[in-house]
Amino acid sequence: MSHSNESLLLIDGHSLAYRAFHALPVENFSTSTGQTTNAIYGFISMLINVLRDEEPSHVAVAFDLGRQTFRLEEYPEYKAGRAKTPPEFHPQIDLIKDIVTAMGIRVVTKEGFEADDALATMARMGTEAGAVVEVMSGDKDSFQLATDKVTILYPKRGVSDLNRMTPAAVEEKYGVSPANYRGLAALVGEKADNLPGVPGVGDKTAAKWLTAHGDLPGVLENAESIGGKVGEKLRDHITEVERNYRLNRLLDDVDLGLEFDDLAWGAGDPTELSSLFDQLEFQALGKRLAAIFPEAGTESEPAPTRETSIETVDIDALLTKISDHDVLALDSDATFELGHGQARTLAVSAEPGQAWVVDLAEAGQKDIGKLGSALGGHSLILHSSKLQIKAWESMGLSVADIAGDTALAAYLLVPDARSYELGQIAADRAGIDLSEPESDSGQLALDLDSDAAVTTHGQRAAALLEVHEVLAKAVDDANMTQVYRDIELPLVPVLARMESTGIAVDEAGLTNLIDEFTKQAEASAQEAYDAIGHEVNLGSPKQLQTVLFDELDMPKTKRTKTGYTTDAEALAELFVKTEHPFLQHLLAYRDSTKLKQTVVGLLKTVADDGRIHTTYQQTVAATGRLSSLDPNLQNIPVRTESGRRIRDIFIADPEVTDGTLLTADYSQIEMRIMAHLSGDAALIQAFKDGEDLHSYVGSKVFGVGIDEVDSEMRSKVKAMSYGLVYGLSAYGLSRQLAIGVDEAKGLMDQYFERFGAVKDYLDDIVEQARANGFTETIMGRRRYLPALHSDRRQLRDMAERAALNAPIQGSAADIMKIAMLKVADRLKDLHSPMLLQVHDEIIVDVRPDEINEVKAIVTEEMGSAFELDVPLDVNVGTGRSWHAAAH
DNA sequence: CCGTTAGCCA
DNA sequence: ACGTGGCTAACGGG
Ligand SMILES: Nc1ccn([C@H]2C[C@H](O)[C@@H](COP(=O)(O)OP(=O)(O)OP(=O)(O)O)O2)c(=O)n1
Ligand SMILES: [Mg+2]
Ligand SMILES: [Mn+2]
Repeated sequence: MSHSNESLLLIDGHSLAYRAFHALPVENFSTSTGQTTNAIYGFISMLINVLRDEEPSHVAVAFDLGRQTFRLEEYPEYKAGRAKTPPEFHPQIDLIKDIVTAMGIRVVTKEGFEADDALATMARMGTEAGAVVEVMSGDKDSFQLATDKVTILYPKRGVSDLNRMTPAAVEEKYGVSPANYRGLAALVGEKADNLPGVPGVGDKTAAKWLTAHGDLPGVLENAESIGGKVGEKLRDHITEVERNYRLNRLLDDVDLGLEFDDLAWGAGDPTELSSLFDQLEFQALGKRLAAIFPEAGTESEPAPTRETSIETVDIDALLTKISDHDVLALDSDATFELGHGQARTLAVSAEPGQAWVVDLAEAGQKDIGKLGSALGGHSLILHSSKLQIKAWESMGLSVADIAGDTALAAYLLVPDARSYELGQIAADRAGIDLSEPESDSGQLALDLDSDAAVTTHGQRAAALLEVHEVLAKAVDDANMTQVYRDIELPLVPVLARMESTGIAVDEAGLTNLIDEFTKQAEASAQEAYDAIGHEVNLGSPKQLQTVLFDELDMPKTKRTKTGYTTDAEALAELFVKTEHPFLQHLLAYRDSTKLKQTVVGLLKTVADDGRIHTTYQQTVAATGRLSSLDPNLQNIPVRTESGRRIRDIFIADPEVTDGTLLTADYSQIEMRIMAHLSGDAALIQAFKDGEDLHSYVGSKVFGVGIDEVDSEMRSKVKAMSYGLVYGLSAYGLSRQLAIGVDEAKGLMDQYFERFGAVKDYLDDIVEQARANGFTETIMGRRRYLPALHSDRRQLRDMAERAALNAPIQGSAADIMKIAMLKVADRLKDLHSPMLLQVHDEIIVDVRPDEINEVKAIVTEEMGSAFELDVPLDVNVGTGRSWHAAAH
């Protein structure tokens, strides 16, 4: 095999990216999501230029891997004393590797060696294969590699101009041959590597000695004969020089596990490359690249609106048509309210731009059943799949598995977006226009109009495959495929089942509570009126301000946008100052009306099966938590006695004799995650010893024994602890605990002193987030925080606090979701359905004969959902009601 | 109808 | 301006 016309370009990725990083201002290079791109831009720009100019047949980019090199082992101070690499740098290296790979260029790394050693090895391989070799490196040590076959391309300043260092050029610049360059560097020393040489010896002197004595060993042998002060210095520093000489030799025999032919410049992955450039918002660079790399388009052009083929068919025909397709996209006019779902127009697409539509309302149950079985053999792509499958289930169409959900995928990519409507996603991500056609009357066509429904859902289904492909690719690029496929998608049917099951309530109990709370509210209102001598709308903060600050002349409270606050905290403070009875009655009125409103709200949502069916939102909370609405069952009162009476009306299925509710709540969940992520030794040990941190901190704060911390105190301390780790200020703490700012400051200092690594970890999260543009949970779920780079202080501070919280709250959400999947799986063949999730708690309706088994399942599966450096502990209780179970 | 205020939960 | 993440209800200006 002959390689006579071949040329090999070898690049030191690390040193050049590092130069680019310092040459280009960070502030000018960041994307809208906050990803810093200066090193990427500078490096890729330089790479494109050199590829254009040199037109190599073979290319490789080498990166350092790991810190431990043989050099560091010999000399622990190697490269010590360097300014710490800014956190914005390393994440860019990973992206550079991705781009380089997508350009068809081999990325080479080798554990324990520096990029330079890999370059030296490949240069030797290239020479032996008969190729012309060029080595681009920002490290002068590479000069030793120059031969008549190997040229070093050394960037002058910044990253734009390259010096071509041939043997002659090295000779001219340093007065020594490339072979002697090592000796020269050893004598002079290399500050960047923390390798001091002989003091007072520069390039000139070193070159003179090397020329006189042939090479460095020659110089050292003849050290005695060198006169003057410098000669003396040389003799004093022989050990250092010898060490430098050993360390600056580049190894050309590293086992890289590749051959010369593996370095051939390949076709790469133009689609991936475009997507990376889009992601990094490199436009001009994309065009420059296109000149030498024609396949890589610069923009993902919106697809031209093409005709969609929509065909109305009956179920039999549909079954025939879908039979030879694996993947199907479906959409329908699904609705679900108060425990009842409906879907009439169902569209099925097997190829982009095409859909068949069936009318489920006209189909017989038998056909629908056949369709359900048939769909079980396909991978199904949906949008907002939970709503869809619930509605279909109501129509007798059962779907057990979801292979893709465009809303969920879009959520993972941008978890704090305002909405994930298919029309918006399709337009943004795939350039597909799904805007509704207007009817004659000029109004948007309604789904009732069945022709319009056919078109609408036909088009949506026809777009789904394409939209999903783009989203799934982006999810994969962000390393979130596991979160997507192993957590979010399988969770959909689990949540759907929980919602459809609902939780039983004691309706009579609810009505009684309303009566009671209404009477209390009326009494308090009357007393409040009596205290000021007239009636006023106690629910109107505006009218209250008139009473408090104009009529009663009370001191002004904290400002709000529209006036002065009348919140409970402010009213309590005013009461301390004025002791005016109106305030007490107003506070009591607020309490009673709030409780009453809560119960009224719940009663309104009781379905005709006597149960409440909440809806879990899987794409709302930016951290990865679920939320619950219509009604929200994640904020049922618990902190006051009256509140717990509301919890008491959530009961086990009354149709099951002696049924029991079981609640399982993770113990101190986010504190455990904090211990794990921060690695704080004291915190980890505390959890391993089974300590209760909230009680421990409570005992310190209230100055009592751990066992004397009652549940009310513990609950206060819980709020304080989480407040502190998530960015509560001394001022905020002083208000929360109604103490002085100084006292609050003292508590804060004590807290963070006790858990030292926590503070460091929190600082680190923010720094990492600033560099990466996002935070990450233990499962790799991301939250992008571009506001970390905002020049508006308030926005920036808010983003910093969100960055503190997101990895921890989000990791807790990951763990709970995994636990739910495992619990649901093991409850599958039992008769004890999971009903609710309250962030770190699940509620199960247990059939009496299954109680021990369910307890064991929940404890095991929640406890083993994810292995942290601390144990996961779960508090489990049972009882006739939610309240009783939690006791 | 929507922004604001208040208050409930994790 | 000074824990984060949610949802609901009432008020009142438009
Ligand atoms: N004021 C609060 C209360 C809770 N949480 C978060 C952190 C908690 O870990 C999680 C679950 O709330 P819990 O009330 O269950 O609190 P813990 O799990 O920490 O404590 P416990 O052992 O009482 O369950 O919600 C929070 O951020 N701020
Ligand atoms: Mg809890
Ligand atoms: Mn808990």
